[in-house]
Amino acid sequence: MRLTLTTWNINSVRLRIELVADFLQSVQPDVLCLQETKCPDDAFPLKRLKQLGYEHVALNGQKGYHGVAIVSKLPFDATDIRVFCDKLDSRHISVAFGAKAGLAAPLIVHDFYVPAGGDIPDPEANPKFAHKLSFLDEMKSCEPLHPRGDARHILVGDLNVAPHENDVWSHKQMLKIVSHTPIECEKLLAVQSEGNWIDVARERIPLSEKIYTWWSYRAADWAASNRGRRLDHIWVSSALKDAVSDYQVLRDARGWERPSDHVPVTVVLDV
DNA sequence: ATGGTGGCATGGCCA
Repeated sequence: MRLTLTTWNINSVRLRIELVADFLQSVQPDVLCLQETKCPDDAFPLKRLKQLGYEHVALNGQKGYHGVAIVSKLPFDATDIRVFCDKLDSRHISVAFGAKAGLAAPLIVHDFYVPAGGDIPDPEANPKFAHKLSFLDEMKSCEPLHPRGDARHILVGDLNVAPHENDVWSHKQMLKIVSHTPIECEKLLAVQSEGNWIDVARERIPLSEKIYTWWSYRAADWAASNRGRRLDHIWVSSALKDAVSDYQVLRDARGWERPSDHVPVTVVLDV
């Protein structure tokens, strides 16, 4: 079975529900993982998604900030929410696909919204940066994020770190900018290696090539200046390494009317 | 070096 999965930081799902609808109609992913929904669960635009054939939705939202959701054509066998750093922020949700989705073996999808970390890259001076670093440390020690053997797991989301030199427009100019400081890059890569995760983007596109998934709203002309960062990630467990058949960053979406500052990132797998 | 834009608890946060 061919499974198409997209991750997208939507920056308000209610404001951009028609962008989501257009995307779903054109790309038709089986599963869409959203971040920054900024929407309480009882206000989530379920009806519009059901009209489009996405009848299964797992929600972890809150008013105004953060919020993650998994929207799916396929039913879930189970859903779970984890709390990090003892904060009630809505930053994680996971679902398990299995028999109900017609799969012989389970497939777990984790959807994350890692804290952005504020502006000052010093955990002493900036509690938001301290929170980000602690969050990454907890992800590293989180047992459910350590798929072993033939376990089939996918971890996606806005991880708010661009870990490699060509994940940002200028490595040198970004070294003291939160999202590309050495400490957080090391911590994100430690999460990755602790769980034996495979970074799908860098499995397919060499480290020498630039990849971005986010462009600031503050640029006068985002496309001309092209000062992007790769903040949105798709990782798969080693059992799924050879299952990946495609990976796409939909850069065009940054140029849509009233866009999110992040674009959809899509993977296709044989499951 | 600074400030630039966008969203929502619409006014001060957060990104």
